[in-house]
Amino acid sequence: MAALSGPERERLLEEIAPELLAELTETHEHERELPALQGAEGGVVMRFAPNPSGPLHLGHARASILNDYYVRRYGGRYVLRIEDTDPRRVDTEAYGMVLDDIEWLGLGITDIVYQSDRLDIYYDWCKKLIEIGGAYVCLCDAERFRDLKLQKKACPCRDRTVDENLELWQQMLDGEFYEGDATVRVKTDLTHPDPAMRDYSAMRIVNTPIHPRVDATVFPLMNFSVAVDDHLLGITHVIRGKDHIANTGRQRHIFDYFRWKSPVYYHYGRMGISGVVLSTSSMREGIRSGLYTGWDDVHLGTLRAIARRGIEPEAVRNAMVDIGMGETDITFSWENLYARNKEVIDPKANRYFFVPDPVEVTVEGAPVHEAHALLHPGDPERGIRTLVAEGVILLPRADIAGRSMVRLKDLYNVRIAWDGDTPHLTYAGEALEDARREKAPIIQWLPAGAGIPCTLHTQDGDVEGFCEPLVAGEVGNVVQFERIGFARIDSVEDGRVSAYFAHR
RNA sequence: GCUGCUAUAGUGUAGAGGCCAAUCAUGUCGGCCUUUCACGCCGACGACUGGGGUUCGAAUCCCCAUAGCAGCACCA
Repeated sequence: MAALSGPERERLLEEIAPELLAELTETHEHERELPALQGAEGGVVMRFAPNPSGPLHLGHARASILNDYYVRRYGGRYVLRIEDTDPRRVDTEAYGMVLDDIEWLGLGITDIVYQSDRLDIYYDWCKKLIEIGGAYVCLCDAERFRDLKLQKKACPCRDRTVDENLELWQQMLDGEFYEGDATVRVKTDLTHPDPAMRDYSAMRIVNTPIHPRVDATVFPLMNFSVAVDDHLLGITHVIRGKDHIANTGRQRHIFDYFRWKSPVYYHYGRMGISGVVLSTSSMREGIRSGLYTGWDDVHLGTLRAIARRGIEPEAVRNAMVDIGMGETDITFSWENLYARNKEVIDPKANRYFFVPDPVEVTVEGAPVHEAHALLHPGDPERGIRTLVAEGVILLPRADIAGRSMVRLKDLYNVRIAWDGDTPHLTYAGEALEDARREKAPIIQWLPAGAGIPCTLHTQDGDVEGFCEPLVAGEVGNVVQFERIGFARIDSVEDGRVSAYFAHR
């Protein structure tokens, strides 16, 4: 079979199985089906709950896309809940960045809530929890409590009456305590084998810094606000990382105290991402020190950084759905993401020549020749680029090194004689067959003077060269630099193109 | 240390006792197509962590070991 040519194969296939031939011409969409969600048939309410401390990165993409996938599949609502209950971890500019990133990802968000708008709701439920004996105000310092907890011992505060607790709670709200002096704890099982589960905090005081959106000093901790919100917002299913397993256990206590029906939880495994910086604090520090150009620096794992590199949201989505929500720890594969991106980008990207590290040469005996190359080999209707070769051309240094003959794509063949490091080129005819016969590589080129300067930014550094003038009209698009790879044209300034390398 | 989760090819993934000498994708290699080392097509390579047990039969169930990960905050 492999010995047959393409047309021969098609003819053969038509004889034995015509229906397969039709199938062949369809593009293969590998839509992966994720496992069904328990009890989701009637629709779901799910949520994506980022902390506004910086822009979204690939880790957020997994959580948000998996949830989005199921909302699309079953129908329902998708709540964006901004979890800004820790003034220390709130960055004013991040509110906007998170929204931008979500839009870029194309999430089907139906509702947006800010937890900082809901403090009174948490206060209210906290009071109720105290009233039913499910929580108490603890005046111990954190370290003392920790020691007691590890010994499965109650702290003295645990025995206070409901009225005493209510009074102390009111004092917390009235600002009569300072940071660290008082906290509201949920009464759980002190003998629980997992120390993480014992009498955790629900409310605490933060005096500084002041919250950018709300004037308050008492804030809920996530296990309280998340439980209250998940119930109030009617969340049916929660998909999140395994780092939240213990939190799920803690949140169940709240659901049990109030006799609420808890959502169905799924916890996917840890996803290691190598090659980029992900930690918000080191990104911020790097930007401050000038190590990175900004939140979209190509060395970062933010969505805006990979977007700048020409990765499309659809590719990110497909890559994340491929990964799914398995509980196994995995290492994120850039290779697989690039493959997904290529599926999206290849049909769209126009082809152009980019000559990196150019060497200018004169081709002896060459006629003036106008080259016509397709903008896209798979879509001739898109048109052509025209390049006029008048004898002096630019060639990629690395591609002619050591060669005695090359073919300039869509132009003609040249022979190369080497005088030390200096190449002397002579015209060697137009016949493609000659180049084939001599196994001469077909390389990209540019007429000297016609190309425009271009910097190709890669994660390993910048590559200087020249590209076709038409590239200047592709700002914001991903193009393919033939034989080099895909790149997103970022900007054109003073006639100089700035492009970011995506992948081969 | 305590508590818990996980363990299929280089990477990701399917597989919920016989249909599995294990799926799909990606990758690598070879070939075809092609005036790109792109796309497309054909083919090859490549895995059930180890050991016990249950069973007529186990990648699938149980136990032990090993490894990885998570949590044990008045962060999310």
